[in-house]
Amino acid sequence: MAEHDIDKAVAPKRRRSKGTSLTLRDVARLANVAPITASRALNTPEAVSEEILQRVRAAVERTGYVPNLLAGGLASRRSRLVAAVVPTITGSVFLETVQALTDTLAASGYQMMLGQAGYAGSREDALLEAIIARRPDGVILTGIMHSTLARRRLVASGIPVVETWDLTPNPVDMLVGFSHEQLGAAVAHFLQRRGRRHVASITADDERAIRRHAAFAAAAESLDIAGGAVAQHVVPAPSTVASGREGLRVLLARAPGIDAIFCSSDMVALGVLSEAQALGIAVPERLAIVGMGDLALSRDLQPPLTTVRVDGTLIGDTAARYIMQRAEGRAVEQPIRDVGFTIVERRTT
Amino acid sequence: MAEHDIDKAVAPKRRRSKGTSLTLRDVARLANVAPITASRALNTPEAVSEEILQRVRAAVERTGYVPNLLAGGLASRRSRLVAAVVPTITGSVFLETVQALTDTLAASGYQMMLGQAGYAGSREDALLEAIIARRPDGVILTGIMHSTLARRRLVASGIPVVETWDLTPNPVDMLVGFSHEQLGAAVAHFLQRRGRRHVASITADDERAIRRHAAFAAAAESLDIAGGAVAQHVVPAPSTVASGREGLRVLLARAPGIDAIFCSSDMVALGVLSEAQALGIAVPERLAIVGMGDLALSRDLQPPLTTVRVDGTLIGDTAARYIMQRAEGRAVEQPIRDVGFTIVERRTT
DNA sequence: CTGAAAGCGCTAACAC
DNA sequence: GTGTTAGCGCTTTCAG
Repeated sequence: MAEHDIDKAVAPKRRRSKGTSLTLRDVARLANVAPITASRALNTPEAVSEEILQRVRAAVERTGYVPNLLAGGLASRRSRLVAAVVPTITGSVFLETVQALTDTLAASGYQMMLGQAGYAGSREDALLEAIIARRPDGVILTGIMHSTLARRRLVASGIPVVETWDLTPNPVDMLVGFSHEQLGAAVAHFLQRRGRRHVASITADDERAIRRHAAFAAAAESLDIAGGAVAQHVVPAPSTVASGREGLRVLLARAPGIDAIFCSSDMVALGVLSEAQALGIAVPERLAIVGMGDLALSRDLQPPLTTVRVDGTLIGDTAARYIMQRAEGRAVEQPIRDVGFTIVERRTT
Repeated sequence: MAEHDIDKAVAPKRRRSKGTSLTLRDVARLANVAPITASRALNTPEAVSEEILQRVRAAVERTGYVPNLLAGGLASRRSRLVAAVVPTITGSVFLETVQALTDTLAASGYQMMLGQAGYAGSREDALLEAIIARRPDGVILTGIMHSTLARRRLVASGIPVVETWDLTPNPVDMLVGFSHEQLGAAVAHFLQRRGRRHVASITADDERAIRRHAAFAAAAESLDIAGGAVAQHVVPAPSTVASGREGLRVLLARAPGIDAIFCSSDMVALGVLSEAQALGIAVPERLAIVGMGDLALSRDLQPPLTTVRVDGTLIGDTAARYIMQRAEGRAVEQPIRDVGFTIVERRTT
């Protein structure tokens, strides 16, 4: 070792070609301090004398220095990066959550990476590998991560994880969500109280929606408001207005007597509503409609839609906070949290 | 130097505390090759013998090794990270673009960071600093980046930039968009051809929307289909169905004779449509409505909405490709690209 | 409160 | 083809 280094002292040093970027060293030199002191001035200003703080800040100002967080992350083992996984971006009910996530994280100096897993779950493994490769300080999953390999890897990586929009008996790590089963049952009871006696459902082909509808159907049947068995129609995810329209027609053909439909999303519900109007079916007199998600426009269209509201902002906010607490070594008080849901009654019931 | 190193050879070596993560070295050791060879096997498999490739892959398999891209990015000066900036996520017309971006990038091993600049532009500077700190291989801007400081920094950073959804005479770097002026004028001509003689507009308070409407108004006035000056109503961004409803009432009060309204988004147009139906105004007979954005539901509601479609997927796709080409040192053939727009005529005109 | 040294985990550059 | 060496730009550790 020593020999080699003597060698080095003699041979001319090689430099990496591109090396012209502005670094902490340049700033430190300008401020007449050691690099580490400049680093402290930027990261823990309270640990540095007022005078040095001024000098470093001036140097940063003068040079337009922007720290390299790749390097910082590598050295500190904290990337200040958080990955969020959604099934798909467009038409997603998770948008509000993603927005809250981004905002809350940004406010504390974290950045969000967004990945799409796809509804089929085909890209989950590859996506997760790409995520882990960045060494994020946390991963937030909206919806289910099906792949067991992916789940195992996540656990093995030791990265804090928050699963959201669901409650499962065995979460990977932390959890902020609500019970889709309770939700489905609550809608059945709600419709029963409103005097409906022949309920049906239209559901997107996605795991959580299906669980909501199973619970809805079970409750409806035990309340005897299903006319025997609940008529159910499955449409492909992601759900659209068009599938709602189609769904109403299918359901009506199969069970003309239905007087209420629970839809797995507001989009579907809007389709049902629109088709009902086109067909001259009075809403809510002859047919009640309940959506899910409480989109902004659901309140503003005619008639305003009764729907189930989930506080996506609260979920995102909480998830972000959980991750940051973990990243900063603090304990998370209530790592499994049920945020519940609300049935927002408007004029379609 | 040599002295110091002799010193070091005597003193016991300090190790960083946490150091238990699985690294390329471990994989290399297992495969009985040098770290750089393992690196090559993973990154440029064609540069390595078949036998070594097998051994390295086996070692990766056995250990579950996931490369650390923070380290890789730092060493290679290529982060394989691309930042996308949107004004806001929820209710954004850019979602389709973001989706395409994510997909196209992921397919080539890039990841997307998403940032929200806010419509007010208040967070732009901070956001941009956070972005540059990650040393992304590219930045994609949807909508305008107002802050000149931010723009200057972006240029200074040397990071490839694609601005989208607009055409400006002096882009920061690359550009994929369309002319809002042409669009506004095209809608005026379209309405004129459809026999409208007294057009008005409702526009969100956002820079591009305002430019569309200015062009619309100018064209309408010169075509003499404005009843003098175009009645115009401004609503706050982001636009909602509620502002559309309100807009129609305001406009009707101010100019009862109007027979067509150009809205700055489909959401607003939907609100106008809904309010018109509530008011008993026949659409399109007495009032024509044109939206902008072609949301999925615009086609499926009753009556289907006439709107202006922009291919957000094409924009996202193209932008992603441009960035990757630059990152890989290839030239971009047509770095300023107009993707145009289409007026989709449906039943509200 | 400030600094010197030693890496974080990887790859570019240069040998052989 | 494969290996050696020297960093990438930062922060941790240890020492004053």
